[in-house]
Amino acid sequence: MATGRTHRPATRSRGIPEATVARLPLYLRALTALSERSVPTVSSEELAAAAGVNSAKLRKDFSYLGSYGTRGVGYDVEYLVYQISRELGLTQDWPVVIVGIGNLGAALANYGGFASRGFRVAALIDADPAMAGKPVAGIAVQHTDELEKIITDNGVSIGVIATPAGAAQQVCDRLVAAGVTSILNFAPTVLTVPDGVDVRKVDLSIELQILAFHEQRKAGEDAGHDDEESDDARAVAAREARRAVREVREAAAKGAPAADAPAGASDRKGPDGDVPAVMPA
Amino acid sequence: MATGRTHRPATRSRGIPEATVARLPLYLRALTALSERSVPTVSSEELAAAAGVNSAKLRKDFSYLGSYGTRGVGYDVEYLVYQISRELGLTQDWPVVIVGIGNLGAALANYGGFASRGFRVAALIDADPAMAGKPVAGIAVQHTDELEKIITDNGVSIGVIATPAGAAQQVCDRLVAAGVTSILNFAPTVLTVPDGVDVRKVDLSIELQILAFHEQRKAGEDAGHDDEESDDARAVAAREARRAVREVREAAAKGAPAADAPAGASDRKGPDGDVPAVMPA
DNA sequence: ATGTCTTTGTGAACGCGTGCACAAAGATGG
DNA sequence: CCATCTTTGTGCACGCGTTCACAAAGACAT
Ligand SMILES: NC(=O)c1ccc[n+]([C@@H]2O[C@H](COP(=O)([O-])OP(=O)(O)OC[C@H]3O[C@@H](n4cnc5c(N)ncnc54)[C@H](O)[C@@H]3O)[C@@H](O)[C@H]2O)c1
Ligand SMILES: NC(=O)c1ccc[n+]([C@@H]2O[C@H](COP(=O)([O-])OP(=O)(O)OC[C@H]3O[C@@H](n4cnc5c(N)ncnc54)[C@H](O)[C@@H]3O)[C@@H](O)[C@H]2O)c1
Repeated sequence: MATGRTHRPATRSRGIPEATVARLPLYLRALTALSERSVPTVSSEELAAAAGVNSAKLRKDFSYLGSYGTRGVGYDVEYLVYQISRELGLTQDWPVVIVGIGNLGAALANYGGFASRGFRVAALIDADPAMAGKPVAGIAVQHTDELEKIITDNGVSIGVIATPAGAAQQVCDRLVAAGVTSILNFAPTVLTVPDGVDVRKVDLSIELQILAFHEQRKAGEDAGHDDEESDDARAVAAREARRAVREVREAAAKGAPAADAPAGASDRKGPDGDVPAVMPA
Repeated sequence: MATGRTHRPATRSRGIPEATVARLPLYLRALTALSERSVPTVSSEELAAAAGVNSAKLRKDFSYLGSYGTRGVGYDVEYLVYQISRELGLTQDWPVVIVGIGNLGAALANYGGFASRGFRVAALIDADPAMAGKPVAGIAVQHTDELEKIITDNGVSIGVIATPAGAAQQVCDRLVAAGVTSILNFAPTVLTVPDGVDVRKVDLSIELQILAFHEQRKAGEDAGHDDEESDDARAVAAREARRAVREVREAAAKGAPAADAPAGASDRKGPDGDVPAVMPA
């Protein structure tokens, strides 16, 4: 290269921040819903509300796409759906294999949302000989012996691991050796993979533990240990949260069986992005 | 309040960064494994390797806990297990309800890792009258009508939503109104909750789409559109990734059925937390 | 055409998270 | 008791992500 200089504003270089990529599916979902209701255009404010994010963030995200809105009007829904789909690589078909067809693997296989976005379950693989041939979600389960052949024949590049933790690394190694370069791991293990292979993990246990941490803070500090009550931002925030929680609890106790929920406007607590689920962040 | 000023350095207030909290379960898992092998102490370097994180990061994380290691030796495994468990609130029992006992809900109910860490499935709830009374994972499914009573009677503060997307917000509202203040949502919807309620989401579809994005970049840019090939950091990183992927693919093609994986030392690609894999520097 | 009004696109500031690098702490051996 | 060696705890710098705030762009009315 070398030609490049900093004075190139890089108006449209192909550099999309990871945080933005993680939000694109969220926008896409909201846009798809609008599209189904035949809404022609949407403002950043509206769409941001639907996706549960800040509108400035959304606009900046779209600016990375080079996506063009129309000032004074908003974004064209159909156009955005297409742009985001293309950017995410959803205009092509992605064959996926699921390895480990137990409770979870079977549920995943049955999951409809799979096919809805260009992902196709190419094969279900399990090590249990008794499973071989048995149909799950309309697909016959194949034995692990066939793994390499399946990957190669179908050009599979995305694999889902739903085996017990003990088998995960071994399965991962075989998948990678066979040509898989993206793995979604449901087993509670840290997978080691070579460079160039992406791993994302979904760990129910971790999610619950994170919730428990916050739960403990909300409930615990309320009455618990009274020593060391320094005043710092965090403590203040915690106190505020406690108050909010107490309000919720009181409202709950008061009756109001279903929803008198102030779902309307005011306070939306961001189920948003940060530290999403999987990651961590 | 009010007394607080900015000039308070807040040396050791109870302020644990969210990113750290998200990693604690990871450390805990690695430590538990060590504990089962009766390993007495572990260095930050070893533990970091086991958890798939940077050792400096790990040490800093532990420093927030006020956790004390011993210089020249490392950390006491048992002590750390206890400290982290306590910090995460795992020393107490957390009753959890699962709402929506379909494919996924049933799999979650059957999941053993649930109980292993202080989480107890207090009830399974479904709106389908046909499900009522049917045992799943040894627990009789209860009808949604009982939701409020179940929450109240069992003091449930954590709820798992595994219903179809359309019902999620409504179920969420009822859970919150009944007193639940932490929700783990598997339905592909943005939930709106009042302040003080935590929501975490697990969305398979989003994970796959993120993988597809990187997959497209790896495979696509290789041959695809040749116009506009500017030189910027991102492009360089992508190119590097492509090379790595090609190597993997070639190795795969060459045979090597299982693992000749260089799992050894060198390149562990962070399955870690944030933005796991590609992470273009 | 011109003015007004809405909404985008982004410059800039800020805060958080990460990782380097090193001084201090303590164990261990002589 | 001192020297050496290991490993922690953290100060610091850097980069990413978020958010504010506003100028510019364009629609729309007059
Ligand atoms: N069930 C859940 O809700 C849930 C939630 C979170 C995480 N997980 C994790 O997901 C994984 C699967 O959970 P599950 O409840 O479905 O377990 P399961 O025991 O029901 O299913 C595991 C399946 O993997 C198969 N298997 C074992 N070794 C294999 C191998 N080497 N190659 C291919 N297949 C192999 C088994 O034959 C079995 O069918 C576990 O690691 C679990 O910790 C499950
Ligand atoms: N199955 C998966 O692997 C998977 C993966 C990712 C996300 N999801 C999501 O998880 C959710 C459940 O998926 P599934 O495959 O188990 O669907 P499912 O249709 O098999 O199960 C849904 C269950 O929820 C019950 N239900 C419906 N409305 C209810 C209400 N108002 N209150 C209580 N229960 C109610 C239904 O009776 C049914 O038993 C869906 O939103 C799906 O998009 C599933």
